[in-house]
Amino acid sequence: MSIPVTILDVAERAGVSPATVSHTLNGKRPVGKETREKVLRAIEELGYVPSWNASRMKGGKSGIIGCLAADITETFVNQIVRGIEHGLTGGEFSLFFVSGIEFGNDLKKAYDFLKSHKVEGILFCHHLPIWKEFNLDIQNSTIPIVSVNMDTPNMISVIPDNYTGGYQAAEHLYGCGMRNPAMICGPQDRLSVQDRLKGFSQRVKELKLTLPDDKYFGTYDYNHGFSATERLMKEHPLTDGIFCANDYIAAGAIACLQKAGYHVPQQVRVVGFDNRDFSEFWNVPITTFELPLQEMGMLGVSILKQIINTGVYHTEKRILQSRILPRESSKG
Amino acid sequence: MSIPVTILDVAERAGVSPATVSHTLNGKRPVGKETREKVLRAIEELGYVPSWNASRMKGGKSGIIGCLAADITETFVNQIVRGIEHGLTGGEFSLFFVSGIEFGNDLKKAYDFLKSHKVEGILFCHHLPIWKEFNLDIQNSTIPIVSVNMDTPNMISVIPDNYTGGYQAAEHLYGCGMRNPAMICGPQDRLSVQDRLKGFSQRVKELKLTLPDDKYFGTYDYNHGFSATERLMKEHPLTDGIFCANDYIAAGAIACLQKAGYHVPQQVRVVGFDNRDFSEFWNVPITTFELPLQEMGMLGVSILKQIINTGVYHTEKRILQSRILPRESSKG
DNA sequence: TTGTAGGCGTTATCAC
DNA sequence: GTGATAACGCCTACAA
Repeated sequence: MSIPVTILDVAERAGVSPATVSHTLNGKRPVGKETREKVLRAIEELGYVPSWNASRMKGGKSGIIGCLAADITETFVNQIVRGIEHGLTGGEFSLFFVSGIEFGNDLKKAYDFLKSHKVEGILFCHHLPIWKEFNLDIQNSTIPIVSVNMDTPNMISVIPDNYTGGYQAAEHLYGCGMRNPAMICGPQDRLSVQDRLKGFSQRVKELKLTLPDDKYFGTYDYNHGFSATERLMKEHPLTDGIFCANDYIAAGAIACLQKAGYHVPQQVRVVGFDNRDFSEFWNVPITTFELPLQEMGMLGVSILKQIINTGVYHTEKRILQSRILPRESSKG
Repeated sequence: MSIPVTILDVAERAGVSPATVSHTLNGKRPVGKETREKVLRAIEELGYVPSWNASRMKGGKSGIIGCLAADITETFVNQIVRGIEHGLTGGEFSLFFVSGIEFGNDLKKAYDFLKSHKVEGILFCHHLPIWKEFNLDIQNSTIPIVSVNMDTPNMISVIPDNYTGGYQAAEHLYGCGMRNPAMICGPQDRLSVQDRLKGFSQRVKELKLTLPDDKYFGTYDYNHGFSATERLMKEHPLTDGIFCANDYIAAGAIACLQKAGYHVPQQVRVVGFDNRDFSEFWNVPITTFELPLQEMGMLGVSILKQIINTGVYHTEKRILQSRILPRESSKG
């Protein structure tokens, strides 16, 4: 498509040495005013841009942070990525984003790919424990890794407090008058679901209330919310407060309850999770929890930067609180 | 953090020459079985991964495609990006994803960044004509660029057919009994909005119906839909069919109409656009149009690949049809 | 089947 | 203030 312009071309055109061109660009030593102008003009005219590869051949630093993420169309992923991008502004590092999809979810391959690009750190952004498959590599990885969203053993993790979210949901629903609680969960293999359930159960127990044995596990969507609620209200007709593992489920639950003639929130209170874009405007606005996703991304970057710059690695968990957004679906 | 392992280290450990290591890895010449095993073992033990930078120093090919995108939390962006990722599977190319945010939306800077990484092609994924600022650079860019989603002059563009979407919306609403149409638009500066409006207006005109002069421009959200509808029904009480520029607006419109005592769709029909995740489950399921976002991403990649591999560049527009999803909000 | 040597574009070191 | 030169890690002729 075109012959790449090198520093030699610029040097020749400006009538100077390549070294001078280099120093004009990254100012590591003084350059005469007139020379500098000649060089800059030549660069402009030739459309020269230094080759990143060649630059990185010398020194170690690549100035790149890699991000290995699940499906980018998932809200939790793209929110975190956005936070990462924000954390990156300043130009010290740039982001090499890699989705599992590109590698057929072969994590090892994706990891090696990032390594081959000499990334100085990796942000791991997933919702499933797929790291297990290549656990060994991670443990003695020569590249610092921060796991955002998943609590990953032996790895620095930035995670949302799903447990406390569940706990607060119970507390809130109790305050709104709930005495016969129930929970409709999402996929059983998700840590987020398990933690929300644990927190909810704990507070329910403390309040001397009881929960149905069935936790109504299922997919994270509207249809599951609807059908699970149908079953729940048949099996436990006295239920007057439902904690749903996310807002899609909550939306389905509310629709089902209304169809069955229950008043929400007067007869049955509903709380969701994740604060989806529709939750605020649902026909009964949904009480929910907002996860600090962007903050998590930013924190992940800042931890990684610190490790890279200091060389000090210290396995730790950083837990960020979720925030309850009380709305009509649970009002006393 | 660690001394990088080079091909020399592997060669030494395996007791062979660096060339043999190289050829073991990319199989461009036969390697003895025993030698191969020694080499592979050494690689394994040392955790060696070839340096991408060094590999790409020789030949021109970097094997990287760059993607310059707007805010990744926007559905249209992340759907397209996902399509791109799918189009990339096969391993011929990998994706360097760069968000405008990282560069403070300085497109020129982002472009140079990609260029410095020797990307072989760029996918441009935006919704605003910000390319104008650096139009010149793009026109004689040495790197092939494909614009996905935006119809960009003098550039290969893969775009959704918003015009026909609007046209079909009018057709559909007419078939459902609409005789007094109206449209509630989104942001006036968006091409998508303008095209949807043009298509809708055209069909309305052909049907010998009339549209209010006011097109109710505003933000792409629920609140705008609600308040615009309030105003619309006051100014044009006979309105019996509303085409909303997207589903958020449609949701607000439906809520407003219901609150004001109108029956949807019996008295007023509503059609949205974009098929958001809630549209199917809204209390009146929303008739909408599904954009072929992932397909657009895949097509963008495939065009770019072709250009890169053949060297033949031919400015063209590829227009992909949107698909109507008839639901209750517009039923006759 | 394997080894040796030169070159890719840049920057750091040394000399002027 | 500026120029020559070696070195980075890999690939690929060419030689053996």
